Amino acid sequence: MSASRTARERARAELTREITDTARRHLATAGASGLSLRAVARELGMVSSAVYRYFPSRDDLLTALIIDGYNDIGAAVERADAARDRGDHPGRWLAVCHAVRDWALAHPHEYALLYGSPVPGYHAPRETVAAAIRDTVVFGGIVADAHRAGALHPPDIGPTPPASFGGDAERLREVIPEVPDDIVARAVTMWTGLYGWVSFELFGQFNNTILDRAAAFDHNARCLAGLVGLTSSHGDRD
Amino acid sequence: MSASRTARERARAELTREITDTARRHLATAGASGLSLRAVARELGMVSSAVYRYFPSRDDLLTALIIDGYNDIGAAVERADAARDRGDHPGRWLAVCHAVRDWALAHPHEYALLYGSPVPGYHAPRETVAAAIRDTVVFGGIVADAHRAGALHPPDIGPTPPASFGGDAERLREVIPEVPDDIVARAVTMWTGLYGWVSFELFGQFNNTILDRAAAFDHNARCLAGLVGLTSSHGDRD
DNA sequence: CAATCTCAAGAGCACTGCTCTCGATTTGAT
DNA sequence: ATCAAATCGAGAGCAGTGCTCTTGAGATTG
Repeated sequence: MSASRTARERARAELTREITDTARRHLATAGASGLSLRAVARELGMVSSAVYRYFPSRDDLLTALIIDGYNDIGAAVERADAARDRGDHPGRWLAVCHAVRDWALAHPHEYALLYGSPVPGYHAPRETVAAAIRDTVVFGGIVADAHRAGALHPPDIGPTPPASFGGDAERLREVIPEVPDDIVARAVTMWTGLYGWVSFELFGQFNNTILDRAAAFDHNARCLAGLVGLTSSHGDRD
Repeated sequence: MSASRTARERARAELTREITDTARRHLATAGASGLSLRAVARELGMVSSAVYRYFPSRDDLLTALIIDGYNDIGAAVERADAARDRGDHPGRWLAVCHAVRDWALAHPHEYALLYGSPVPGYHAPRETVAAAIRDTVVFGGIVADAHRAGALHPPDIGPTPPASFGGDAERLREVIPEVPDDIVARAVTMWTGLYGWVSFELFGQFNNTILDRAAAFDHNARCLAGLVGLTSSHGDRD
């Protein structure tokens, strides 16, 4: 696969990019269900059937946008994590939380496409999962690093994970290596808690309730971190 | 407003119910975006334009379904709470968590309609919020009851809520009366954590990751309860 | 040069939400 | 009991959708 074989192939690649670009713009304004293949074609000055040469169906176009979205938020999370000192585990967690929220606020419709209700009749193909776990890998790395450094002091909260969680924990250790079951379980709670907050904020559940959302979110992220005892000794901010 | 004034009004009420009923059935199979006003009319043996006599637009039909959904899950949560001894605060919290998850699993498309991505162009009217907070009121009542009974022993996890949270806390105390700011903040984390878990499970984020979901969810609910120290002394199950 | 492959265009199908008009029926006041 | 007013179902129609198929022009390759 050389950089550009024939003129035709180059034109094809370019047009494919143009289609996904305008589709992403339409998605940003009209949402996933308002994404019209015909409207995209119209804006590009071509007829609707021509687009089908590039994407066999609307769902395939959606898949391309989903993969792009996962990679975009994944890269944002990786950048936020990399900008922190590797030993500052609480700071890394907070930075990553804010990266997720900031990205979601900047791309609400794309976030809804990734983490909201699945579009009916659409089944995510295999290619999406590789991109989907980029942020999860970052989360797991932070918790695993903190555990390895002996920086985790989970409070005695009571419950221990059920025995049946062992298999799931083993699978999750691919992302949070060398971490015992109970901490893996609490990491999942942190994980779902983070996205639960962002989803509630974006999907309107906080309307007329929580107004200073940035501050409340930051506190929420710190509370979640406390579940595994990932607390900074001197409480620094971003 | 007597039970049934004229024959016409009775027929109208009955047909309205029939429309929402079949619409809910269609919603359950095809999802919100697959809900077709024409298909509903077809199944009822009438022409599409006739339905517009009862619901001026598809969005109004959606609103009716949303209100019904909030009331349905709200009633389920209230029932689960009422079935428990009022003094068993951890048991009430767990029962309520499982009620939410069970309802969501039984009505996935309705759950997506209520807590998933908002349908583009649709703006929830005022009537929905009254029904939307029924479950929230139950949650708040449990935490408030436990606090009043002195049964809350929140672990020292570190962060204190920012000063700007005071206003939000004051507003939230309408639902969690007499509870101090820091516990209100953690209650919000419990709240978002609960729905975050259910949404992740329903929207496919746990695929190929967490398999024994009922057990993991139960543990997740107990961990969240631990955030405010709402732990049962003798760890009873449902 | 010629055969092949690629692609844009257009027509068409079945579907959607929604509007408007047109008669038929029911209602409520006279 | 009568009659105007309100209500309602049916139908046609508009603009839009995803998607399929055919057609003909152009680029690519032997």
